[in-house]
Formats: sequence, structure tokens, C-alpha cells
Amino acid sequence: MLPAQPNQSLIEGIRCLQALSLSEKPLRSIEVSRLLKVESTKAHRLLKTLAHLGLVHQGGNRKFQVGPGLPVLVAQSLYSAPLWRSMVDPLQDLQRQIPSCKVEVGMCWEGVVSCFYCSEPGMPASWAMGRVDMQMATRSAIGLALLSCCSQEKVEETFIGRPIPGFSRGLPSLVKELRTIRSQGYALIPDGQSGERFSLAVPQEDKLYALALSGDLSKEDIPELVQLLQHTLELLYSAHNN
Amino acid sequence: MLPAQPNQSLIEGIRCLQALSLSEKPLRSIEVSRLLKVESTKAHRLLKTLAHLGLVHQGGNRKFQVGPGLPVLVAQSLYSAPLWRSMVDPLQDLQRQIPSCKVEVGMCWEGVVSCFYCSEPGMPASWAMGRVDMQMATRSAIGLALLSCCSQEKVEETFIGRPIPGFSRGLPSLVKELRTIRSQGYALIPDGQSGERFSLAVPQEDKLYALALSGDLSKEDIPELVQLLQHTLELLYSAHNN
DNA sequence: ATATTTAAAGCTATAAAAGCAATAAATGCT
DNA sequence: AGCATTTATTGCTTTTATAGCTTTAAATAT
Repeated sequence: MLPAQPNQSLIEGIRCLQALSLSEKPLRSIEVSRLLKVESTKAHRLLKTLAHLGLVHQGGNRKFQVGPGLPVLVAQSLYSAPLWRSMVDPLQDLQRQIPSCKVEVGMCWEGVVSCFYCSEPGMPASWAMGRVDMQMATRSAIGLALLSCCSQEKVEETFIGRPIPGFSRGLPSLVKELRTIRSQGYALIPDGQSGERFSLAVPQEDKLYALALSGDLSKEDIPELVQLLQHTLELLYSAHNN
Repeated sequence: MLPAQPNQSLIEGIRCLQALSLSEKPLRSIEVSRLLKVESTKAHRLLKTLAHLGLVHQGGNRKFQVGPGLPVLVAQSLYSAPLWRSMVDPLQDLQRQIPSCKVEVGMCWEGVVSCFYCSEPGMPASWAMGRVDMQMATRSAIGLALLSCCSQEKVEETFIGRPIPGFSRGLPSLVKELRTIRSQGYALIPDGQSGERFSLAVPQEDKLYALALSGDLSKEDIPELVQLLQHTLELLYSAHNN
């Protein structure tokens, strides 16, 4: 994955972006430099470069925050390509087959899941695509399904040294859970407080995203639902890879 | 804006991302290198670095496409900060005052607008935030309002050499329109085919985003609506800058 | 108004990309 | 299926861009 000659500057630049996106408020360049433990001139120049590109916005008070470039890049990738739009039809079909469930498609990065498709029962199709919600990966079926596709090292690297939401007993219990998920090919977790609701997610072949169903699922239906999800994923994959 | 020592690698890396986000389908590294007119080893190494970071995804066929990092970064910046969530209340208030109109907040980058808030009449609050839709800036009131805040050079740089959606007579007519918008402080354009519907947008002080109202607007109400939008923008600004 | 902190630029050593050449791996073609 | 062409990937050397120190300027706080 990592090339023989990775571009260090690019890596550091993205770290700046990441820091800004996680921050509660806009940051001064020196604050970023301290957060990332890099020399202040360097952070400053990276941030200014990102600001020039428009990925970062520098407000009147000179503080930096995430800028217009990021949402536009995401929107472009979702809309300008037939790639993603072609996913809507198969997903709406799925929604019709299981009308009482929520249908979601999401990606996982650095322990965080973002769903770009989310249709709740009764929601018009045009509202379902083009969303960006956020959940902690370890509390989401989509996140667990995708994490189960990562190597154990990658998972450890991601979660080491910080509390793992939903796994208060730490990394080993997460790793164990992921092993189970990997072997069965799907993640099933309770959804919300009530014992009736569950979330069921299956990862896509490429491991880029996962598809989830949430609602009143009964244990005996699981194998059938997993099959349905896998079938839908195949449709999605061929829809945007031909 | 541009620092004395901009980081060239970072700029090139982002150009790769941009190329992928605009592409109809996943690209081979050599295709990216040809699109951007850079040496192929360089493009390859940048893409591999981005793939390692997770901003780009390399599928089984080795082709590159936008990866999970981007949507997660956007979602994080929208949700993990009180910054953006604090915008919901003022916007819902606005929606209540003008119940028949659509309310949108969007950013503009490289001639493209992405709205991250979009509430249509009757839409629940929780569905309005966390959207990423896409429109061409020159066809959108939000885009025109934000472009009017850019220098003429910046605008020319963005649109030179390509057709400008909605301005078939070219750059000069866009520049003229932007001058008008800048002087009056708002953009007003017809919305859809019917002559009844309009879109009205006002840029935020920092020029980071603009707020728009779309629907059945009558000419004589414009000044009042502009005031209302400006007032809401002040609330938004203070909501996330204190 | 003054002191302190942060931002930004200049400059040089150095480390990191660029780009060529070589090899390996895919892909396409017959 | 086997050969030819294209693409991906690495190694190596040169060159160039970045790191980071120092200095100056601009904000911000006191």
C-alpha cells in the first residue's frame, strides 16, 4: 500500500486537515503545530498552502478551519460520476423490500464512520443520497463490518492509546469481536436501548463501504437478510464498476 | 494568502484528489498523470501516498477513486465541533419564519457549490444538516453570492477557458453580474422554469459560506428578506465564533 | 502604551522529491 | 494459450524543495 517513496509533505498536510476537522473551534497555526508536534514554521506553511488551495479557510481572526474544498470534493465525487448515483436504484429497491428498516451505506476512516446514503422509512429518494453523518466506528455495524476487513495491526494502530467507544474492556475485546465478524461475514449489534432493534451490516468486496439495515430484526431472519444485503452489494458494485 | 514557501507536493497531491473526484470512473495512475500533465512516477507516488492515508481508495483492479477519508473529514468537521451544529437552531428559526421556502447554506470552491444544510418545507430538522449536494456555482444564488466576494482575477482564473454554465456569453457577462451582486450585497436569480420562483442568497462576512432562500419570492419583499438573511447570518457567525 | 505571543519571511544545510532507467506485473491481442 | 504492449513499481542519482533556525513584523494581551 505504502509506496517505496511516500510523499512526506502530503502526509503532514493531511494531518493538518485532520487536526482542524477534529477541533472544536478554529485554530491558530501555532496550535496546530503543537497538536501535531511539528515545528511551527512548517505547520504554518502547510496551513497557508491548504488555505490557498481552499481546503482550509482562514477567518478574519487568522484562525484556520476546514474550508470549502473538502465538501465540494465529496459532493463532486458523489454527483459528477455516474458511479455513486447509480447506487440509488438498487438501494431504493432494497428499501422497498424491507420497508420498516433504515438503510445506510457508509465508509470508515480512522475509527470514524460516515454514511453517505441513509434512507429512513418514508423518506423520499432524493433526500437519502448525499448525506454525511458521523458515528464512531466501534458503535456502528457498518464500522465494525469494515474494521473486520482490516488487518489486526491496522486496527491496533488506529485504537491504541485511546478509549474505544462501546468496548470498555479495551483493544483485546474489540479484536476478538472483529474476528467473529470476519468469520461470519457480517456485523450484528443492538441498535438503541430497546432489545428489539438491531443493526446488521455487510462489507463490500472492495472493503470501501458497507451496507447496513437497522430496525426490528429477528434472529431467525438474519441469514436471509445477509444474503439480501450481499446481493444488493453485488448490484452496487457492478453498477459502478462497469 | 499564498505563503512565501508554499508546499508544492501538497498542491500536487490535492490536484490528484481533485482529478479523481471529477472523474466519471476510477482512474489508473497513468491516467491521472496524463490528466494533470505530471510525470507518471510522481503521480503514482502521490496516489499511493493518498491511498495509504485513506483519502483515496485503490480497488482490486488497481484503479484509484476517492476514498473514505474525505467524507469522514467532512462529517467530522460538521459534527465533532459545536461549530456547525450550533447553526441548526438559527436556521430552523428562519425556516419557521418563511415556512414555504427552501433554506440552504453552502460553500463554493473552484466553481462548484456544495450545500451542507438544506431544509425543504416540512423536512425534519435532523435531515437538513449533514447534506452534501452539488450545483454549478454560476447557476446557484449561493455560488454567485460567494463568487461576488472573490477578486476579479480569482474569478477569471477559475473560469477561463471553459464554458460557464448559465452565462453562455462568457466571462465578461459573469464579471458584470458579479459586480452588480457585490454592490447590492445579495444574489437573486430565477429558480427553475416558472417565473414565480426565485433564489436569494447573501454571503457571510467571512466569505466562507452563503445562506439562501428559494421559493415564491415577490420583488417587493426582497429588501426585507435580505435583512432577515443578514440577521440570521450574524446569529450563525456568533454561534460558532465565540 | 508596553510586553508577550504569534505570524511571516529570509536564508542555508539537508533531506526528500524528481525523473531516468530497469524490472515486474497486467492487460490486450492474435 | 502465448506474445506484445502497456502500466505499475522499485532503485538510484541529481537536483530542488523543504526544514528549521534566525529575524522582523504584526497581533493580542496586560
